[in-house]
Amino acid sequence: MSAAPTPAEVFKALGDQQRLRMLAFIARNDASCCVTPHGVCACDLQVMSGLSQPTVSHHLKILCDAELITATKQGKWVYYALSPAGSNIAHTALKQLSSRHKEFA
Amino acid sequence: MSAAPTPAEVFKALGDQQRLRMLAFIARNDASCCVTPHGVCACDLQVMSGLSQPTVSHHLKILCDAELITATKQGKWVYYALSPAGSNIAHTALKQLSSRHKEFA
DNA sequence: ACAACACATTGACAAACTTCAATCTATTGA
DNA sequence: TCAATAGATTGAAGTTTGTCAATGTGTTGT
Repeated sequence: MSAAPTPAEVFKALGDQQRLRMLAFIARNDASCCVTPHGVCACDLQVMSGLSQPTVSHHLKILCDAELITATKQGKWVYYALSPAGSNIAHTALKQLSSRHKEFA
Repeated sequence: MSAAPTPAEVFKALGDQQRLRMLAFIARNDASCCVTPHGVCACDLQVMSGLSQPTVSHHLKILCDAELITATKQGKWVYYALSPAGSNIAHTALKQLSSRHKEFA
């Protein structure tokens, strides 16, 4: 579970409308209930998305596995924040593509 | 059908190992059978990927719909080449996410 | 006209994905 | 200790995706 994500895995994690909305929300960091300097809690994402709690948890796991976000548990809450790792992989893959060289995966 | 692709659609098109390999091959533009300055033909991608012809055609359609590649028909052949449009959408979406946080990227 | 070729489309099927209800785990507060 | 809360996990239903065999469409060469 802790293996580095492949470019395809990162892009697949980004290839869902709900997860893109969650990422944008986490990036904005303007939650209303549990926001801290450390990130946004899952309950805010549940309210924002209108999805059920298990579905939100599922999407957050996919984003975590793709290393697009990080999860930090503090007491009852888990705070999510953007992680540079995943999007760096995506950026690199796109750059290699447009530069017309290199192996892609 | 021919509407501009959404970021989620572009990322979804990028979220498959076979399609990433095809994109890399098209980007390298070093086909062996039908290569021209205009691009790479589908038969080269079929040999490279080891997939069936209908499957290759299916993946190429997805990449075209995402505007990641262009298709140019010349006689019997259809030449595929990289298109900047799709990857620009992906780049922009990633940049909008990362620009929210200084420590990001 | 006819056969061969390049590619697209259709139909079918298994695997993967999205989603929610029910349940489980861990933490907090009384 | 007990009840409430935040979140993860499991199980199941419905949808989407990846793949190939069969077939269709358009082009080239004989």
